Amino acid sequence: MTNDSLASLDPELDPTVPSEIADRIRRRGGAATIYDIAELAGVNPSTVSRALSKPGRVSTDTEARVRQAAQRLRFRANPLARALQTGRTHTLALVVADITNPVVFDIVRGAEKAATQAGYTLVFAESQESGEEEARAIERIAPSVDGIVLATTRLTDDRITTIASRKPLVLINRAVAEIVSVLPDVDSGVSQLLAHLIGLGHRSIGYLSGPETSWISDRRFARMLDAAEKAGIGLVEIGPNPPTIEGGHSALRRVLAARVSAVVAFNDLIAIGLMQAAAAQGIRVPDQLSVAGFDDIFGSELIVPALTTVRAQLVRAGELAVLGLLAQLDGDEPVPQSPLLETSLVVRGSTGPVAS
Amino acid sequence: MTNDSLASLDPELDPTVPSEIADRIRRRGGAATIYDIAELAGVNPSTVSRALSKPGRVSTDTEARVRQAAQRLRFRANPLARALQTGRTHTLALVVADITNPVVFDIVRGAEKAATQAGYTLVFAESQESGEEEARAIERIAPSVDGIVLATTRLTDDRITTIASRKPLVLINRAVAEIVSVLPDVDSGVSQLLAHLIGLGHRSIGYLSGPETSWISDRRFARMLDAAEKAGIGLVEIGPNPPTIEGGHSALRRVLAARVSAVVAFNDLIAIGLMQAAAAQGIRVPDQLSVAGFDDIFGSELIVPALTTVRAQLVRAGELAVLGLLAQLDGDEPVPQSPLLETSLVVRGSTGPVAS
DNA sequence: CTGAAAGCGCTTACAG
DNA sequence: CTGAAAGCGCTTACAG
Repeated sequence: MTNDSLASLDPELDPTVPSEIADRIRRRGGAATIYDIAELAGVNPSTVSRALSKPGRVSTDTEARVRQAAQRLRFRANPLARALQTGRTHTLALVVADITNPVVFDIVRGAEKAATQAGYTLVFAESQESGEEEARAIERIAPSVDGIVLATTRLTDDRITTIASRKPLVLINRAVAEIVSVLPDVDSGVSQLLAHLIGLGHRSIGYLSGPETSWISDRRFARMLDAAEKAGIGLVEIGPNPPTIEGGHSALRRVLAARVSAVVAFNDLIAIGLMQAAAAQGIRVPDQLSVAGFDDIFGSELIVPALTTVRAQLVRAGELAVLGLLAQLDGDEPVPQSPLLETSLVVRGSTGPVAS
Repeated sequence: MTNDSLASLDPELDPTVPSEIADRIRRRGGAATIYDIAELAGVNPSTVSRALSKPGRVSTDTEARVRQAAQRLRFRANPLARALQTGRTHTLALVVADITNPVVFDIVRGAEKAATQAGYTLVFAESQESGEEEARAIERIAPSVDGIVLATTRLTDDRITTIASRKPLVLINRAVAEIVSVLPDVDSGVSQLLAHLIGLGHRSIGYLSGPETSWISDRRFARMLDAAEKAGIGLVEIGPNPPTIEGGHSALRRVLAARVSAVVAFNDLIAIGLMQAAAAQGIRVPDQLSVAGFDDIFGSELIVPALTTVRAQLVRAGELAVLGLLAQLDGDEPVPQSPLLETSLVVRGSTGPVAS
């Protein structure tokens, strides 16, 4: 297998191939077709096609001859021709809002791994946090993929439903009726986080929300509201904020004005930005202000103090999304809705006892 | 334009379309073909093709009728059919060693932007730092792309040359004879870095090299050697090391044994790992050991002390690589070799005066 | 089990 | 300027 894949990077053809066939292949730019194989093996092209892609639908003898000929010609089936005929491209699209968002990396990684493992290729598009861009990207990519994962979509429910009516679709961190999605169990992490803060004596907490179009930001706030009500403590939403370090920078004034002793940010980037802005003003974290985030991105344990955060299983989310797509594509049995992915609190130095 | 792209997410057809055509389209799964348009506009399919893709090769009147019909049917040309015929997929591949390496993000971002702007789609593959995996990924993807960017390749020169003989290819951070590549001007940044360290009194410096197969790691060391010889100071290579935080962790013992007062790591990840390991052992940076890296990744200014590093123009590198590919594809005039991208020193807290 | 034919949805010489 | 035909490289009923 390894040998095979290496060999085929080699441009030289087997010298025993009849020069008539070899010339024709060379003229075409080096790629052999099933017709070349058919000629070399003395069978019909349709037989070549069957031998190569329908194991067992052809006599073992014929199959062996065809395979050998294919190998001598370093044949690789043209995926475009196959796709045109079958309607299957063996390509999946992953659409994200912002490639530079660390949350996205892990999702990409998980998705890429699952796709490759299944013999699928991953196509990539970025929407730059814009619903319009996202619609355009999907429009452009949809015809050449078998399915789509929307990882951090900014589209409306309606648009999403429409897309799903035409292509297999899986959402990450977003729920829309009737559509398969991979979701975190927000509740587990949020409960732990609130219990942690309350245990430290905090009675008034701010939530720095994410973009208005972020479904998951709303979920996080909703769960916090539940927990805050139950515990009888104060909670105030401050936002919306861009889900970036800059978003955190510009939130500081409103945080201070809100007179909260602890802040939970929609994501780690906002939390990190807030901590930087606080440090620049000489505000000590956690002594004067406790800060926590979501996601546990690279960087959260590098900053000082290290960031307390709710970790989600992002690589796993990327994997499950792709598996959900593949299930829809194979699609005999109904596609199981993915289980909620546990989230968990990671306590570090950015949260501490409320100042007395 | 915007309106157009949004509208086509809408599944409903223009109700004035003859039901015969509408039914046929619906049966086929919603996608109209040039035959549907031809029928609706009363022309030959070949005329539809020309009107839509060869502006000016058709009378303005016909073109208008065809375009209108296409719009009524929400026509999108099937990219697979077009690609099969023309040999052009309008897709480019980006192959990277490790998606979780922050250096890669910026390259991806630049490449994606340039590709999208030119109407190309970016396909993505990861080699997991393995030459075998990389060869396999290229093998799998090559037939369906117009060109390939190798961003952090682990292949040998021979293999690269072979691939280039079959597909337009651009390298990032790697030079191979006759092949277009986007390279940093290592010298500018390294000179600044060495001058900086020497100015701080360091006379004995360690270089934590990257993977053996990393061309750019060798370049960096070579330039440091030049500068060290000229300045008459000591320089010792310590490595190879995996280009990761863990790589930095496990390098500490050898760094201490080498008795150097300053260490330059192949990349920021190794540098950060080294700093973490040093901190864990109570070694103070920069008082007891100065540390510097390359790349200026996200995280380098978050760690304490913040990391002194040589910054490269990675987004730009991704862009230029794609532009280089497009130039080869349009290819009348010879493809200009990209200019070297300036690198520059970013001084932060991790480097300081040598302990006296 | 295998061959001959048609077709996937485009593009592009070739005529007229 | 436009039509009719062939072809890109596969797959897949349909016969035999």
